[in-house]
Amino acid sequence: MSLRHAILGILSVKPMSGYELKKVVDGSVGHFWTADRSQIYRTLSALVEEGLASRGTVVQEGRPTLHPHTVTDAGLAELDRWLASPLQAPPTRDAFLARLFFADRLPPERVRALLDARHREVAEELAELEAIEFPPRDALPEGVTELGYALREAARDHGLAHARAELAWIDATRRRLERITP
Amino acid sequence: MSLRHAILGILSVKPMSGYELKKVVDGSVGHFWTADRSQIYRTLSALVEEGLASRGTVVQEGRPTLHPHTVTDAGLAELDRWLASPLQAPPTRDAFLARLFFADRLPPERVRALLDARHREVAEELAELEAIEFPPRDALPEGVTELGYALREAARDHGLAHARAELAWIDATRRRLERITP
DNA sequence: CGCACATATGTGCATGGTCCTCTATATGCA
DNA sequence: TGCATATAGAGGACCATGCACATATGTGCG
Repeated sequence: MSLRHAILGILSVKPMSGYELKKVVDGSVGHFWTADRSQIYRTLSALVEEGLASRGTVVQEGRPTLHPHTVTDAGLAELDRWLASPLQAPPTRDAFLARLFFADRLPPERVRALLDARHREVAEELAELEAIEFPPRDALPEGVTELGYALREAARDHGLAHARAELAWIDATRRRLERITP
Repeated sequence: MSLRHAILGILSVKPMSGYELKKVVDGSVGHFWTADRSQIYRTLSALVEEGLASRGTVVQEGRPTLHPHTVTDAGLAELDRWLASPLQAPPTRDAFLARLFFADRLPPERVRALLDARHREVAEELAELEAIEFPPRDALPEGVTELGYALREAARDHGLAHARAELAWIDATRRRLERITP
């Protein structure tokens, strides 16, 4: 859906090949977005076809040819249009909650096991987020504005806040279950 | 992905037609799951073909024929298998965060507008969740166990907790932005 | 020497999903 | 009278995604 725009956003910072894009997506924005390799290549092709990006060629010795992609002016315009467009929130889908909702078919200890597994997962996620180091504010990497820096911090904090809320909810739910099936 | 299982779960409580299912999905589990009408019908057909549900026929006067679907024993087995299976969390995708991450291209007041819009949305969602009334614990509807009741409350609390965390994060982010672009 | 892994780009296929449209009838509203 | 909405189901087009696989080459390890 908006993988197009996520890619436009990343490319607007710096031209990249599909291969490099994949690594950036996995690393930098991995907390709130993912993309399959083949999907990235397909999306890049589509962007080029639509005139939103242009494809370069860098022949390398000893390794495969690189195809760095650059956002065109039309691409930047589309990116800005998207940034300003009304955000229609996609319907939330939580497979874990769906499971839990119907989990009264399971014996209570299995329900607790579901919560425990979830707790472990989220705790791991939280630890990863907490491990993210930001460079000191007074030494911003080139091309990064103060606003951009703040937004990237905010994105990480979003993950932190929700991970902590999730852990707290799991604890409360555990206590709730203990009360009815000790 | 697990619309199959969500439907099995709902049908396990009470046989239903596709039409009725759609309403239940939109209402009761609407906070964490959605489904397109045609997709529901297709999924029901698939379930019947796989022997996980059976299709009945109720001819009505003056309105279209009903096709209530009932979960078979195989369907219940599949449901239990799914409930107990390891939950591989699908990658999180948050279009709003993606937008915000690249929003340093926008003038600061537009960024604030994004946060404001989001705040309104989440506040509305929160109000809807808060409006949900549960029947008193001592008068459970038939077929609902105490565990089931607690899990449904927990599902709502999940929505509440995250909506509140989101609002708090938005406030913090607003303050963060005010500090750098007063 | 063989094997795994990294670099780099793709194709093909199946799945799951949304959106739009069609078919019928009944009720209610202006 | 006409229009919207509710009831009930279904087909077609299209899209994004994910998995498996293909292609070539280089490096490091045991």
